This record gives sequence, structure tokens and C-alpha cells, in this order.
Amino acid sequence: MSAVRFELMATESAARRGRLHTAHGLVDTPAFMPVGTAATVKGMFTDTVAATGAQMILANTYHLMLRPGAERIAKFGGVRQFMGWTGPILTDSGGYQVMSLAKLRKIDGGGVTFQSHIDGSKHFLSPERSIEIQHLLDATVTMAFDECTPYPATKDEVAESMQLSMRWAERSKAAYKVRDGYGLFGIVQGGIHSDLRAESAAKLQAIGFDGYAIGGLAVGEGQELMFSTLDVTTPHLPTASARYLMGVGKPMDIVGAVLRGVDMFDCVLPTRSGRTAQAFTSRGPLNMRNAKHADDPQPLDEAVNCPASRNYSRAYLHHLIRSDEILGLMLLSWHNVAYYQHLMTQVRDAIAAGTLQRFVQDFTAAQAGGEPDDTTAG
RNA sequence: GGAGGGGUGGCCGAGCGGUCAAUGGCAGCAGACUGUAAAUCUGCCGGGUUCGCCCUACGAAGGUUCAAAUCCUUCCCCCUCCA
Repeated sequence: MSAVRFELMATESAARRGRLHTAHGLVDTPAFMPVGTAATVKGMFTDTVAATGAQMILANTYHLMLRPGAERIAKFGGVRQFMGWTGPILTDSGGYQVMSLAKLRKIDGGGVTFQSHIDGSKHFLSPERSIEIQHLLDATVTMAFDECTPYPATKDEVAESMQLSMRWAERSKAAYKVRDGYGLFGIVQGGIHSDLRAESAAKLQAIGFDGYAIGGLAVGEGQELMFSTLDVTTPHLPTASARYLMGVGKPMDIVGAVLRGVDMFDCVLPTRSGRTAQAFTSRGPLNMRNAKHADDPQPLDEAVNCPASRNYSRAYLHHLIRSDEILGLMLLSWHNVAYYQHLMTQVRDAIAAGTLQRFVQDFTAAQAGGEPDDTTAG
């Protein structure tokens, strides 16, 4: 029996070009995984998500256990079959919801009692139940059950939260059933404190995981602190395993994290922003609701090989968004996911060619420069 | 011709003597969004400002009052019912 395997193909400084081999296919890294919380990458068809080049997507334990229920999805052979996604899938453990639904929760030694945001009913999640649900969902990569430590917090609070996550990590590992080409990832916590991050990384490696995620970042600390935390975290992770920065981020966040040795990312931004009128482009973000796009015949981004990016004028997209037409949010979501995949392809190619430093310089300049006639973008 | 109801900021629509530059909603102008309780949320939205205020404003014109979008008179316009 062999778990998901990470193949390191090339490096440039700390950045890594690799591949994750799974039971359900390959994932080229650095990779961006679109988020499909409720077994849907919101606003997109499953095959359209695949057509953007995304090789792996996320689904969520907490949301799917509440609706439609993990056991129901298991009857369909897992989330992949349920939603028609043929590639590998990664499920978040519900750990993020432990934080984001804080008002509706109670943590004790065993796990977390939640109140459903849907109907107020009480539910229980523990490392054992979270792993069991992820098995029922047939997740290619299962995430350890953790607590995403909020920011800001005192160092004592961060340490306590991290230790809780480490105990839960051990229980997650014990509950996990090893299967060929599947994997279990541990999650490093410790806030912005280098000693806590190092301690967490060491504890996880002592337990032994198939990949290592970095959690508890992009929760309000700012890009500079996030980067400096990565600087003191990735060196403590094994080079032979994939590293996954959870919940990140904006294009510049991702590029900066790749430079610091991260291989995998997920973020709701491309789809959420797509629904709230923001389009990410090679030249920085655009708010498609803004009046300045009303007469603009150019497409969102010719550089991105995607119909949503090339075949519709900004004027038309602006009109759809203004009119609350569903197609507007679908096209922007589609374009954003395609843009993120385009970015990751460029990053991978650059690492392979040893030109990442140069790419990052150009990319940073282009993002900051904005549109030629648009100094307010970004 | 008679009886009644009404005209409020780009639109709809509250207010019915002072706490009203005037509730709401829409439209408009921007901003935010990072392991998704989000097709969501926030700010601005008459003009000027030395940010203290000052102008112009609730169909029009007059009037009552310390004070009027709010009361009275006349006029203009709209709607309903009766002839």
C-alpha cells in the first residue's frame, strides 16, 4: 500500500516544481485548487472547472455532513461521483468552521459541538467523526481535524490552540484508513510565532503524514506577517512531501508563498470575487461593477486561454453584473478560476526553466501597474 | 358641473407645526472579500465649506406663526366617484 506520492521535479531557490501522484490522477505543483465547499465550485459546471486546467478541487466536511449528509453521498460512491469530478479531491476537515462559526460552537476535549447554520440543530464533530466523514466522502486527500487559530490572539492562546490541534492530529491519524493513492495531511498551526510553528511541524512529523499543510494564515495578520511566518515554517517541513498553504490567497500571496516553498493552495477568492464583481487579471484586479467598464470593448484578459476571459467584452460583463444576471457571476467565476490556473502554469513553467525570479519581478510590476488607462485598479 | 383624494430630493414612497437637508427602498458612485452561514457586506449619495456652519429645497404664489414639507388662501396639475 502506498499513499499519495509527491515527486519533486525541479527547484529554484526555495520554490518547487513537482507532482502529486494520487489514486485519481496527477496534480502538477505548485497547484491551485478551486474550492467546492458544498460539492460545487459555486457558479461553475464541473466540466468547466476541469477545462480551466484545475486538477484537484476541495469539498467541505462540515457543509456536506449537514447537507445532504455524508452517508447519503457515500451511497453515490463519494463526492467525486456525486458531483461528476473525475480527478482527485481534497476535503477540509471542518476545522475552519470551528473558527468561522465560533458563535455557534462549543469545544471540549472530545471535539466540537456545532449548531447548524442551516436550521440550528446540534451536531458533533471530532477528529474521529471528521475522518470518518471524509472517508464516506471518498476524499483523495483527507485533512486532519484542527482548529484554525484566530488572529489576533495572545501567544498563550495560540500555543494552547496549536497543542489542541496536535492532539487532534494524532487522533486523526489513528482514525485514518490507509488506502492506495489516498493520503492524510497534517496541519501546522502556531500563529505567527516561529517557535510554535517549528514545534507544531516537528510534532506532525513525529506522527507522520502524507503531506503537510500550513493553517491559520491569511486570517487578518497581513501579507508581510504571513510571508515571514512561511519563512520560518517551510524549512521545518520535509522536502519529500507536498506542502499546502490553506485558504490562500490573492495572486501575489500565492506567488510569494511559492517563493517560500509552498506547493498547493486553495482559496474561495476566485469564485467569491467572481460573484461580487471582482475580476483578477494579468494587470491586477478589476471591479467590473465600476462605471468605467461600461463602454470598454476589450475582453478581461487575452492572455488567459478561456472563453470567459477572451470572448466577452468588459462592457457586456459590466452590463450582466449590473443587471444581476446569473451569467455575469458565472462568467467572472469562470474567468477567475481560469486566471488562477493560468498563473499557476506560468509559475510552474518558470520554476522548471529556472526563471521564477524574473517572472515574479515582471508579475509584480504588471499587477502594480494596472491598466494603462486605469490607475485606480488594485 | 358636483364630491373626494393627491402633488416630497433621479424614481417609488414615509413624514403631517419645531428634534427635517427630510425614514425606507430602488437607481447611481466607490470600497471590501483569503481552508465559503457571502449572487454578500460597508460607505457615499442637493450645492458650498476655513467642517463651526452657510445657501437652495417638499407643485407655484401669498399668508398665519418665534418656527411651516406639515396650518390657511388663491392658482396650476394629476387621480377616483357622481352628473
